[in-house]
Amino acid sequence: MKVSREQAALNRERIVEVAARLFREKGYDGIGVADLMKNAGLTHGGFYGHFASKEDLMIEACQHALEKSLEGWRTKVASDPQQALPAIVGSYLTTRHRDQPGDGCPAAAMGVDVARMSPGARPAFTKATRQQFALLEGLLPDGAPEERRQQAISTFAAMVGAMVLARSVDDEALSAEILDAVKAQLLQD
Amino acid sequence: MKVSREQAALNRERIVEVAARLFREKGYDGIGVADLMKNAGLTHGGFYGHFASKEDLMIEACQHALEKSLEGWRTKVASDPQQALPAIVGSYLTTRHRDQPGDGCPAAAMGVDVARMSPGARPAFTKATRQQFALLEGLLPDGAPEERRQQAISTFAAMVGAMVLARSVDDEALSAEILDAVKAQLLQD
DNA sequence: ATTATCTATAGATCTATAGATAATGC
DNA sequence: ATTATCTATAGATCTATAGATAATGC
Repeated sequence: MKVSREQAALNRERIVEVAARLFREKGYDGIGVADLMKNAGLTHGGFYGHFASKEDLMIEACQHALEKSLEGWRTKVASDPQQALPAIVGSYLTTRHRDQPGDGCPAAAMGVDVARMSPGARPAFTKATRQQFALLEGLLPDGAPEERRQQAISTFAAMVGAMVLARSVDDEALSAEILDAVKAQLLQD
Repeated sequence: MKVSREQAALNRERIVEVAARLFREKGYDGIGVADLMKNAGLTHGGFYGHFASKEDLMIEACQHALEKSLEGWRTKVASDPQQALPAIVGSYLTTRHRDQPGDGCPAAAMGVDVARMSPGARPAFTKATRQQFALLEGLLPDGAPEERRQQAISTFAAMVGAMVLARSVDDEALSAEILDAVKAQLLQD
């Protein structure tokens, strides 16, 4: 039954990855430890050898999801700084992103859960949010620093809000209109 | 033990009001039927005389919260149409609203829950979202109808996203900065 | 010998139901 | 007599733990 130390480390990583996906899809209270472990190909009793509690896993899952998300943005900046802003906004405000919350923006998928539950995961969100604002600020057209900071914050807020709204309505046309309208507004200049 | 028909109707209303508040505060999975009933001053066995299921209550609680929210906006429009937009945006993007999700915007507090769970509550969200867009559209300065529609959608999206982000970070200064930055951007013209 | 994982289960909590109770409303 | 509410509980599920198992790593 025992596996190598190396394999155990891989198992731990897999649990975090599975949790990062399923917490975004179903919410913190929407998926249990047993189901998470089953999705990672393990039994639920083994969970507590890797994590002290479900909430501990939530913290690691948030960190993992936030890092992956920022990594995606940084890849776009590195690939083509001039087109990074439309690339980030354009790929964010898609029906594909809307329909795959498990692989999408942590703020839109888990922000409300993090705000509600114990404070453990909030420092990671705080740090990542700061980094996202700073990254967007660097991509905005020249202007007064204060104005660019405001624009960066407003841009990300509009993206997150658009995704939350697009996911909460059950009319496909309205949902797509929300994504398209915010995309058009953010990329107009 | 029995109460009058009239009192029973009041009890039902109270359950919906309590649910509308606690679902926004704790999420659909964050509060149980027994606790909801205790908060309404009743025992949990009596719940199923009023509602077929917990999910049924969620639907009514959403409708109630959405109607109250729209009512607040309409009151501002009726009181002073010229200043309604800054009044709505200004009172939305406050630390007071951020710290009282139970009495605040249903989209920011429950939108993610509604998107995740069964489809019962989504029609109410769809209808209310349409009405909110239409109301905001009427308050925007003149311009091409398409442009005003886009602006109305973007305005609400930025409000909702700002609230989700402001609630998810645990740095008071950053949280307030998010609210203030989006407020300044939305009310600049 | 150590330890990663598994089986089994304790104890708590959740939704929903059954039957008793007692006040209303015919 | 009807019915709104209460008490009690069934059955499922959830987090967490205890002890067994068996492969790794000294």
